[in-house]
Amino acid sequence: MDYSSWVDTSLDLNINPLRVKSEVPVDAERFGMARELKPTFMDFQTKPSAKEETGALVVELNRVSEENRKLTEMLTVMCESYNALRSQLMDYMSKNGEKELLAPSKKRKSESSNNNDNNIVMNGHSESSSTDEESSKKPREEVIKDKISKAYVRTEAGDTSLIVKDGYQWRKYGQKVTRDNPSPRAYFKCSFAPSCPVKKKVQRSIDDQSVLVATYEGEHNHPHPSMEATSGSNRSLTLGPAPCIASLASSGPTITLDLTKSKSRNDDRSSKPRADTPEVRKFLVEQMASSLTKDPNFTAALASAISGRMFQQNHSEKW
DNA sequence: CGGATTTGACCGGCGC
DNA sequence: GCGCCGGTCAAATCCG
Repeated sequence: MDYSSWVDTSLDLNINPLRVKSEVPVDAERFGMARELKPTFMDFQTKPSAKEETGALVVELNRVSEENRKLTEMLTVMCESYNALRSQLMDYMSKNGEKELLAPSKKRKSESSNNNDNNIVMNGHSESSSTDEESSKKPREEVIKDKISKAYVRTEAGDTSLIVKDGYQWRKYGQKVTRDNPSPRAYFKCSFAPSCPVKKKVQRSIDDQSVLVATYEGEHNHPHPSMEATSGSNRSLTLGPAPCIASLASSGPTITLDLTKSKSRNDDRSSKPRADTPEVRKFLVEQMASSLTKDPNFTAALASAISGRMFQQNHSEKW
């Protein structure tokens, strides 16, 4: 499956302007208002350029709104693709689940059988199943019950830590050197344990030492920590959309999409609610984004998809 | 001082 | 039964 079609990592984001937005002094310079704001306090007292300042702010506001619109559209496309893929996965898993139940297995560890299903979606590395060293001792029923997924995370060259930043908090409870891979394997439990049963194993790829392979077992029964802060109050319905934070691999940047509405747009919405308006579209996108962010698998899926793509890219550069 | 991490010991499943 | 191996425990240690 071609993930590049639904996760476009080459987002044409104008990130810097958004970042400096909150820094007032820099902001002033960027808007070309330094001349007006920086001068002596005499100027400051007389407020000579209030109109210019307003104009610059409006221009900036428009620019940010335009970026917002672009991001919204990208998010919409992504959400649609995600939902489509998700339904496909469900179909596939339901079909394969039956097959797996019927097919007797003498494998020491049956984890891999369930793995393959998830591998396809979670990371797009179908070859990962061939390198899957796991051999389960668990009874089959338990394995089927557990949701197992894998994520590939590229780390920096000198980074020797086995830390995969997926947004959740983990507590390390063990480390082992396994037979088939000289790199140690780290064992993590969700810090919400024992209430949250999720476990994670992290080990460097035997093929590429700079790639961490994170194996997740189980599902979180609590909201994503990074979403918790915003999901508590339904701000998205009242004050504006909640920020959509995609925490990527440790090696990658943390992209924060702050879909904050401008005041003018809010005013517009209150005055003219119309079907097919940008506001309505935005609301729909917010709802989709909200449902996505409530899905604990989405962040992991997104991270693995992107890291998988980075992985592929790197390999194609190498060879 | 309390929580997180480290690391050697221990446990249980599997193959021979 | 024994050894191997992956996974987990828990005391020691680290760190903010």
